[in-house]
Amino acid sequence: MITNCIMKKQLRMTHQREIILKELQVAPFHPTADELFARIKTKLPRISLATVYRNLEILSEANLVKKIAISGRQKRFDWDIESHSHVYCIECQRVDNIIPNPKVDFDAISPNNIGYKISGCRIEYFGLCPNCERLTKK
Amino acid sequence: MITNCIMKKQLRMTHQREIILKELQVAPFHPTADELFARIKTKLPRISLATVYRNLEILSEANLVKKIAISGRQKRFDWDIESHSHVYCIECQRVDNIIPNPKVDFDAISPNNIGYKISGCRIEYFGLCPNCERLTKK
DNA sequence: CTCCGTGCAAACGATTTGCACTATG
DNA sequence: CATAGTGCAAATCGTTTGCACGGAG
Repeated sequence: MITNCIMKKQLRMTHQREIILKELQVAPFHPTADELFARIKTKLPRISLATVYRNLEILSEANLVKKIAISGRQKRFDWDIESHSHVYCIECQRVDNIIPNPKVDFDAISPNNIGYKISGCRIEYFGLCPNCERLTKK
Repeated sequence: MITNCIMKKQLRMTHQREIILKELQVAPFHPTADELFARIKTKLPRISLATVYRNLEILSEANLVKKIAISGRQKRFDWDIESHSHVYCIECQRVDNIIPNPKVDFDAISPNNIGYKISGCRIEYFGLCPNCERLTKK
């Protein structure tokens, strides 16, 4: 982690990497690595899932995409690296953005942060997405 | 998930379950299942990791403990089921509470929740815990 | 005496890694 | 032409499950 910052490797723009970036931008609901893989495979049939994982990791380290740690077993990825919050469907696991980012009073927290040097904050809403709400009503 | 609610099983207070609950209360930093397992094993050497996992799951369904979905690969557990927020150390992964729970303006969000029926919200701060900050300074 | 809970080992799903090969800069 | 990136398969990590036995109510 620290060594990564010190001796940074040279990044190359491979065909695979380019497609991964592009596909992440058009994919809905902040895809997981394997959802993205499935989409990409239709365009690049010989790509491997490991390549998708490796690139998402590398790209998020290079700050070109954002890894979002949200409820549910799989990690999800976001091409929008600006700060914003997410809504998570507890039924189908899809993830959407919530705009604007609600205001949180950081100052009100600092006296209680028990010595942590806080570098950021993540807000996650959860509930039922429109689709799943409709289904549960039936 | 739904069936669980309809036909609820009768819970029994076994020795293992009791120790798991007790140990969760005294364990620092919101332990993962295997951290808890390691602690419990010193008192109950024949306990199995599966039992710890099973009980944490059952107890969180019964609302006696809380499963916390936070950054990092492993789930963490909290004996305090009241609503509060967490700070997560990006270096050593330990998790602490932040009190009080910062106020978030829910109403400001509702017009932008794109049709979700929001049932809750989770706030996660991240940064360096006192220990790790000290180490990185050296 | 019923049936919930246990320990064990094996299965599982998500992710990572070692390797020999490919292709970018 | 050096070396970052690839595809493949195997390994790993966290978690769950099937099964036969044990123990709480």
